[in-house]
Amino acid sequence: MPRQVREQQIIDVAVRVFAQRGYHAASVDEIAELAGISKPMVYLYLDSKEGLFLACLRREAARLVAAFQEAARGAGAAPDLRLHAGLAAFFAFVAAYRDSWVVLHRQASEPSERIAAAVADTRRAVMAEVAGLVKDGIDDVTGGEGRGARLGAEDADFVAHALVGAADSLTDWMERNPGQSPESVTVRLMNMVWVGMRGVLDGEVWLPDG
Amino acid sequence: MPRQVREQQIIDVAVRVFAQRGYHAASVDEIAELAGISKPMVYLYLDSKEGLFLACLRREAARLVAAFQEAARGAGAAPDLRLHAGLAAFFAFVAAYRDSWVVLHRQASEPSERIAAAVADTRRAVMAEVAGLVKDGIDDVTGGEGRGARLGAEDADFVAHALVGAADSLTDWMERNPGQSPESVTVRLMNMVWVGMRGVLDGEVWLPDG
DNA sequence: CAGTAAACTTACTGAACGGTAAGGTATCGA
DNA sequence: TCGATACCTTACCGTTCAGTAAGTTTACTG
Repeated sequence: MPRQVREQQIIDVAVRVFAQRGYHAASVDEIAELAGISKPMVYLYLDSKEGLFLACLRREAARLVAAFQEAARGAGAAPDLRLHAGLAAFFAFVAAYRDSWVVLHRQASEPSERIAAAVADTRRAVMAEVAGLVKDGIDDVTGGEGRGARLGAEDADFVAHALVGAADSLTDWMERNPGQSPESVTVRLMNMVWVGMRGVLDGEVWLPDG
Repeated sequence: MPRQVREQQIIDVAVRVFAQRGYHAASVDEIAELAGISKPMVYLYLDSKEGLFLACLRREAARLVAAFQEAARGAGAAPDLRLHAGLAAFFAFVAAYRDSWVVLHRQASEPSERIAAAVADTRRAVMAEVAGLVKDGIDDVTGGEGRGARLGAEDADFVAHALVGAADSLTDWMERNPGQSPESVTVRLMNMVWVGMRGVLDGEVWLPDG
């Protein structure tokens, strides 16, 4: 069995086990056994437990970002449609590869500096992607004319954070409402966020004192 | 030193250590030492590592839910003001007790059935609280008259999930933008969500095909 | 003062786990 | 046929860590 194939097999299993047990509770012995291989092979190919986890992280992060970017790129020029396509791709990805998402994001207290850095990088990449689309959307709606409220890059960043967090949480909601398709969830979320943003840009502010 | 005081001291330290290291990487030895006590005391009072973690979970969950409920209750009758107050209390809580929130929510792959159940219970409680306020808000705006779109309990649940997820993620945003007060974050979030919801209730739908 | 219960310690055990040393087999080019 | 290189194994080491046994001190009470 050639090395490249074996490596992918090991990573396949590792993503599953890390997602199920978490980094610390996962044991290399178990991963090796489930991969139908002995432990030293894992160390020969992936160097260490941390290296194995980083390999999982890198592969799944690349997959997710690629899915998002391709969807957004292939959705024409309108920012709302691009954001919609990106979010739809995200939900579809999470629905299809639940373990990947868990490994990427739910790895709470990071076990090492390098892993923490890798997770932060992924998060930053996703966030920048979303914030970019939101910013385009703001500029598109504002279109130079002075609308009610001015929203800038900082606001786009704020919305992006809210959006990504909402999407993550809605992952659970999808699991508990199995009738809902990723597509319908996406449209619902767009309705909340996009309509709200458009409203704010039109000057429809909400304030605690009326 | 009486038992009740010691127990709280131990839990204080444990919340810190669990938040920093995660459940598995945290060692009872370290917690005991930081609490200025020997390990068997921890086992005498809290039974086991799992028992210790459950005690942390229960105490911090009660604090958070209480803060949310009290704020909402003390904010008058208008649903938007109650939701605003609840969210403000949440952001203030997370800002003040960061470790509590990490222990409550970021404990990714749950180490045991009982802990998973406790985390799920907390999450359900918070979600029900938020969904209730959102539902009140929908009914308040709709007010019996037939507005553009009908939103029901399922929609309130959807919005609640999105809102809680957004709030969680905005926790990070707050950390990266230290100039922002919990109060300003709350108002911004309310503007996104409430204005969007009101817009949808007024029939302003967003659809992928124009 | 005797007794007893609560608060607290040192010192240990057994198991799990990350990582490695040493070596075995098979395939392929010279 | 003779390396040599890639693939793979068994068997082990050292450490960490949850959990416990046994005993000590302090303080209160009859």
